[in-house]
Amino acid sequence: MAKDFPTRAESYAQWYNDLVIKADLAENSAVRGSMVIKPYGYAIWEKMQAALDKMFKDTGHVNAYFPLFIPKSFFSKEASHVEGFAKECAVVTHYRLKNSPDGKGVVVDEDAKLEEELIVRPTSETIIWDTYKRWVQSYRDLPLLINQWANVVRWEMRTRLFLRTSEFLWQEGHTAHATKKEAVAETETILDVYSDFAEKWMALPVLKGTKSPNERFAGAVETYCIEALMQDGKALQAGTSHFLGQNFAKAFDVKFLSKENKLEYVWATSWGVSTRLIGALIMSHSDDNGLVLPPMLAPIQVVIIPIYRKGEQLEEISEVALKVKKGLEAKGISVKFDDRDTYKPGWKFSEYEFKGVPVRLAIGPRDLENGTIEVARRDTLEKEILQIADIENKIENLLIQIQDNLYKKALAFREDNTYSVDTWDEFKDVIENKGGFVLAHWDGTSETEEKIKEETKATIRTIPLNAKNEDGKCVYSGKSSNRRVVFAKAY
RNA sequence: CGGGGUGUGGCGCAGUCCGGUUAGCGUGCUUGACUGGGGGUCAAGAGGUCGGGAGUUCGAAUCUCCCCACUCCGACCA
Repeated sequence: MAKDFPTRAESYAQWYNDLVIKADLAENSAVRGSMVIKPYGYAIWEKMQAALDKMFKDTGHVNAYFPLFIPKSFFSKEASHVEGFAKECAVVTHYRLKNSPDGKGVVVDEDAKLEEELIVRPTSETIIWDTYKRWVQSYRDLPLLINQWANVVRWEMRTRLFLRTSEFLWQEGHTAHATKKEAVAETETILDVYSDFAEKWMALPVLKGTKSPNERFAGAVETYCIEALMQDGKALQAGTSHFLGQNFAKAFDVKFLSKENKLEYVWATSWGVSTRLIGALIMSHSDDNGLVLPPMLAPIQVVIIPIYRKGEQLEEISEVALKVKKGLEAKGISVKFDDRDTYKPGWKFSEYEFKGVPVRLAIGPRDLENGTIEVARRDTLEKEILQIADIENKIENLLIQIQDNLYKKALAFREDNTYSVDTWDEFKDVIENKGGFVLAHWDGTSETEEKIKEETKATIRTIPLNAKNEDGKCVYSGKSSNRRVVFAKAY
């Protein structure tokens, strides 16, 4: 058990925060709401990036980079878009500092005021569509399937490490198509990429669906999302894919001549996932002993710790350890042999356990005598002594088992915490006392959704794509409904 | 923006109400010895503009006034 570390039951919020800091993933910076992502946390992000980037490229996308700054006037071109983001924009008004007249530090040079203010991008639709206008004239120029890896800034009132920071890292895809059908198909393709990534790599089961109009992205015609359930019973939006219709094409005047020689507006999509995924990863698998990482995203998959008393012992152990390391690396497994003499074995055990390394191997004098190795898995905390022969294959299989086990555990948790309710009393009871996903009928109106939010803080997380048609009555208004939607309190 | 709270060695805190020797404690750090199969023990050390400014006083971390920063709860959000 880790020292000075709260359990999830004591305080989930504090558990999360302490975990991020003590596992050395990130810390708050000098700027309110902005975090420093530390090497270990960034290594997780790099693994996510690599996997996603390959998936995007395999589905025909290419990367590009657009500017950080966006002229203020661009924002007002799409009415609902500006409304959605105006309240959280960082604005650049000047381009120069000068020495303070009182000799203390520097001040903004009022003579260096910009003609037009620049917005630090909260998302890049506007600057990208302003660019696409020049790139698209003919149906032959379409589709444009472009992604960018970037940072964005949203001046949030309340921030939490990884889950909501003023600046965050993400990828944003922006595509342009000749037909509505093709754009909708693109939106759905990406939704599948996101859910595959969440389930296969993050071991995180997600619901796929659409958002209600209230929760829709500012400027979108339809927002698709993947929605996950965290261990405290709250929902987390893990990724979104938007069908933008012709809204941005019209706002930025992006037209093309079709095969039929007709001038038409382009159809658009945009989609993104962010460093918030790291928050989702932490909250779905970790326990009261610290971080638990799925092997496929763990920067270190296997750590080897030598146990020894004297220098010569370490040499003998190292010989065996390095052989195991090499064998594992030949299978593409990332291994760290921690032979630092400056820390004790017990200290190292705790350290790697807290940092969520999936498998720990220990080799000591006893093992040398017996031809064994101690294998400990992080997900179940089980330890066993195995013969060292063929250890590489055993570990390879173990990593697959751990990945699988984490997914199954998370899925079982979600199933145990998904409730189907038919009355308002039941609804309130579950939301307030149990948490989790609540499947309930809804009359389809924004008014009802808002009333429910006011009274319970629960919102519609998604209208699942696979929902069965089922006649029923809205849990709040009693009006008729033909399928259930997913309610929950959300991050 | 509304309402609380906190600023004291790297980190976490006590001391402040009721002013008074050399500002403590835990942890971390350095050195050494013993240790080593789950965060070891002992010893010796280093490390402080008590958030900033002004005032009251023989004397201020402590009292008064002003300022600053951070943080928590609410509205907003990937």
